[in-house]
Amino acid sequence: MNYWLLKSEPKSFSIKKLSLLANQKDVWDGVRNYQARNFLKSMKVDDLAFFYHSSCEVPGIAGMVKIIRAGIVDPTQFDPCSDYYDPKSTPDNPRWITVEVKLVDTFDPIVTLAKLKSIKQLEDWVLLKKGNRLSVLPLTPIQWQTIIALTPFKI
DNA sequence: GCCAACGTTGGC
DNA sequence: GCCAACGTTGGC
Repeated sequence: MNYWLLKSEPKSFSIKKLSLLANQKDVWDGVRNYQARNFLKSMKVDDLAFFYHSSCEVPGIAGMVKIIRAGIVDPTQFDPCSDYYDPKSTPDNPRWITVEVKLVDTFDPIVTLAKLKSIKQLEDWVLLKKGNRLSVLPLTPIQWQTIIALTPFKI
């Protein structure tokens, strides 16, 4: 079992929007960064991920999702009308691979970035490193448990 | 809106 | 392969 964090700007896709979709599941499309893509590629079905809201009034972890389908070819790379169209990618050798996620829980209140920064055990986590821009990143089980303890989430 | 930090592009 | 220029990210 691996643990991840997926970033999204709520004005483009929020946990609220995910919760309103049929079966509360969606393909995590649009990632166009190779390091993030490599993390997406290594995700397995049943891995868990935090859903993080960035570039918004109160950035932070808004909930939890589960990986329900792995190794999906991101369909938007072949769509000329999509913001994420990549003319250099071909169906024979697709560049952008992603996963499908399903909502597990919405955190109310969210775990704010400010709160995460205040926690000593998390200081080495990539998310909190200066200049970090990765939109898909891993957590150790310890980091995951540390954050879970701050949420109302119960198994 | 500002700005620092980073990734990508493209000329050489 | 280098590196300057540019575009993007994301917190504040």
